[in-house]
Amino acid sequence: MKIEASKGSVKGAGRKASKAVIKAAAVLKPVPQGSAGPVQKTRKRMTGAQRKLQIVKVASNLFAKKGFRGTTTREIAEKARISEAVIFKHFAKKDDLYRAIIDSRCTSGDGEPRLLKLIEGKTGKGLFTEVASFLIAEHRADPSFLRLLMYSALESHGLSEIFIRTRGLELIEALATGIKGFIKDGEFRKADPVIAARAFLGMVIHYSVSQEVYGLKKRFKTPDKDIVRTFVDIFFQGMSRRLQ
Amino acid sequence: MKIEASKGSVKGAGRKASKAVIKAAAVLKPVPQGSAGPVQKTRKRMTGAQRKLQIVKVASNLFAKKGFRGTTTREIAEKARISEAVIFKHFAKKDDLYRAIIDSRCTSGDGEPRLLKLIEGKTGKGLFTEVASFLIAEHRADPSFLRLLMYSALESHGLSEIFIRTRGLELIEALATGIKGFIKDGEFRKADPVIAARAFLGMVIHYSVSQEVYGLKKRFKTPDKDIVRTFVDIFFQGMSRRLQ
DNA sequence: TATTATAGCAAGTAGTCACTTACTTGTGCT
DNA sequence: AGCACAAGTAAGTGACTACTTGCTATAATA
Repeated sequence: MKIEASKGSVKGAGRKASKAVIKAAAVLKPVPQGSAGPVQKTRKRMTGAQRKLQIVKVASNLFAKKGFRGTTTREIAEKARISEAVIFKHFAKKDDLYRAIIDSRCTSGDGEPRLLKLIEGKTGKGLFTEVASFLIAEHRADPSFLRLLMYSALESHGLSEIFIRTRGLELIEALATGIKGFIKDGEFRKADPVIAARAFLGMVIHYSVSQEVYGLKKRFKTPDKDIVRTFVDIFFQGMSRRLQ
Repeated sequence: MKIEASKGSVKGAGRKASKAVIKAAAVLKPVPQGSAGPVQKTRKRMTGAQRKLQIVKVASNLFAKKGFRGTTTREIAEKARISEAVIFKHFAKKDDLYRAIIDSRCTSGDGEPRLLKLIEGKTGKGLFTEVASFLIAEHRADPSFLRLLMYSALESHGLSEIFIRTRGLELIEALATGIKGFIKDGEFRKADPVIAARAFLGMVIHYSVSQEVYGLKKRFKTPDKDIVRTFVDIFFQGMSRRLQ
């Protein structure tokens, strides 16, 4: 509560007051912390690395919600409970912060890399079930990744390419390799494995996007399990060899 | 060419010059059009309705490219070769302009309404081929619709809901109705028609988004016809009844 | 305890944004 | 011609933005 109040006053006076008033205030209160009451006593000081990580995390959420252009450094600072200057101590430009976020999202252990390992040994329907379940569950648990990806593609800072390459193409290729194997084994009929992979991933990812970003989860509440089963059944039978 | 030059000078001097300079210039050239040479002679005056339409069109393209927040009224004015004030004569707020764009995109004859008529009489694979071809061709010819849709969902002005309802849900339902018929006829096996419809549309729409927005058209150049055939084959066989 | 490096902040700056005001210009009508 | 009104604009305005500057507070080390 007290923090809210202090934040409010800073917000209200700090940016709007005239120069004269500000100068006066600065002269009048050179020692504002030792006078009276337990006002903002518990200042938590972080190490540089900790703070940097926290800023990336906070900014990541905001960028996912409102996009790069829609998020202000002011807002990031407020959510992180620091001044804007601290942000610029760690990231010279707002753009650098964005770059750091994309990097961390692409290289972090959670996500497709983990998925790729998960599907390595799988065979038959299990492989596709695994992929679909994983993607849908992950996108549901944290839609911010999807949103960041979409924003970065639309706003085209050139960074979306990294995103696409590390999180999109690799997945397509991995799945295509799997499908190619199925075709060789005679389980699947002949077809372009990459197009087939894109078909399957399209079902799954567009479903996630529709649910989480376009807001269709308000209207459609079918359990994930049923969704996944239907998608996998369609794809698996659709690629099957056992008719013409 | 002459227009470019005049625009450049206006752009350069209008906003950056000091007050004194501007005042002086204004006093010095009260009659800038009748003196010498064919300089900016062809001022095209439009009627209110024409201008309004033009603004919507110009703004629509810009919003699609850079989003609502990423597009400035200044930019719109420049591309439309008018002053910003004219925009605000027609649309009290930037938001109203956005609303007008969404409205025009939702109610305009081109798009899903036309598609719904197109598929009305179709049967069998032809229906799905028609839907997929239409969507992919349209999104390729004008990706701005896709981008507007994505931006509006992400930026959440609340307007995306109209978009989704008129351009998304109607299509799902129409296709689901078709699928339900196929199931009744015994051509398709039993399955939730809405999930099946979403599976098929997911393949197609995610493909378009990947190609046009995520930039995959630089890497994958398979002809649309092959893509459509593969998608339709997978879906049609996948839903077929003729095995278990 | 004194030193020093670093975490942190208040206050500011130049530039940009959506939107306004007060004015000019062109055009159709009588 | 001359009136009246619509189309159009130059030049602002306050609010807000990314980014800076010059300073203070804190904590580990010596």
